[in-house]
Amino acid sequence: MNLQDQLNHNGLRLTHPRQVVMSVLEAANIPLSPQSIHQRSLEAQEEIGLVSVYRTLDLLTELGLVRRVHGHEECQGYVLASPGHHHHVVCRQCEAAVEFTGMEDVSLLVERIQAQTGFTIDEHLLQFYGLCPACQEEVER
Amino acid sequence: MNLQDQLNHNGLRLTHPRQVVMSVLEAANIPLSPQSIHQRSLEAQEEIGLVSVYRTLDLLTELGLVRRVHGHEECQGYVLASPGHHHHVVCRQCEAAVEFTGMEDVSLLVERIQAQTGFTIDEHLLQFYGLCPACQEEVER
DNA sequence: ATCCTTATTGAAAACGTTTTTCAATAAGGA
DNA sequence: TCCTTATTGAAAAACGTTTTCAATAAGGAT
Ligand SMILES: [Mn+2]
Ligand SMILES: [Mn+2]
Ligand SMILES: [Zn+2]
Ligand SMILES: [Zn+2]
Repeated sequence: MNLQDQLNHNGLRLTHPRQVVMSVLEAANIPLSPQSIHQRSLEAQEEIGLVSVYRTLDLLTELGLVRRVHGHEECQGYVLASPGHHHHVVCRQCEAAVEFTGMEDVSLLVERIQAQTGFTIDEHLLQFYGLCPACQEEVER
Repeated sequence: MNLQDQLNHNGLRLTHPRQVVMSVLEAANIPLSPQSIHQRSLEAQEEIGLVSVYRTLDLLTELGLVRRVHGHEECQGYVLASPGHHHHVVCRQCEAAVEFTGMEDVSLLVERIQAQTGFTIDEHLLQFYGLCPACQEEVER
């Protein structure tokens, strides 16, 4: 099921702004703010409104096609998300954001925290920061 | 070494706004935004400027006395932080934020992601969301 | 206790981001 | 091709944060 169908199925429409936002995110491999998505769309000669970027990001996030990435300061970075449970490693030099799969994940840690605190935990926020392979080489030189 | 000394030691001063922000954070057990810290200080008859709240939060964060908590929407929640490596479990009903210690933590996970992605990881963002013991009981009823 | 230096404050204005509003547009089913 | 209505985008409003700068007060020195 493609985006077209996924939208129409819910009474939604595949519009130009939505296509543009998707393609900007597909072209980038780093988290982009609403502003920079808008800027990149203009640079690509695709004139869409900033308001539509905001609305589209909300929608795509709702649909699980896009995920928000929290930087240290900036918390408005959006990246394309593959379906399923994922997290991101973000390069603190080039900002490259790479997904990694959950697997056994933090489940052991969750068990321990639940026992220690009495909380029931049903969700988590997990991100790693460091240097991507390319930026490591740069530093070595 | 108390706050007074810790500040003076760096040529900084223990001022009224700084004391108020600290005491508001000490009184609350939930993450507070700059705005709500300001509001609570006014309610406590302690008239300080909103600008000072912002500046004080930056300073206290710098000193490691305060930590930022990322909610799903709101990413400007500040809580008092004990020294050392900690994370938070946040109740999604009453917003209570409880610290837990790192311990072996996510080190195994980090190892795996480093191997998988080639990144070198030196930092992480980790938070859990769920229900605190008190709010669990409420739900049961 | 008083003085002096200067770190800090807070009101106001500037600023950047996000949301709301609403008439005009275009997506897509009929 | 037509019709309904989901969606757009310009403009304005709302919002949160930062900058500016003269007035203030913290705290070391005398
Ligand atoms: Mn996970
Ligand atoms: Mn940790
Ligand atoms: Zn990199
Ligand atoms: Zn609770």
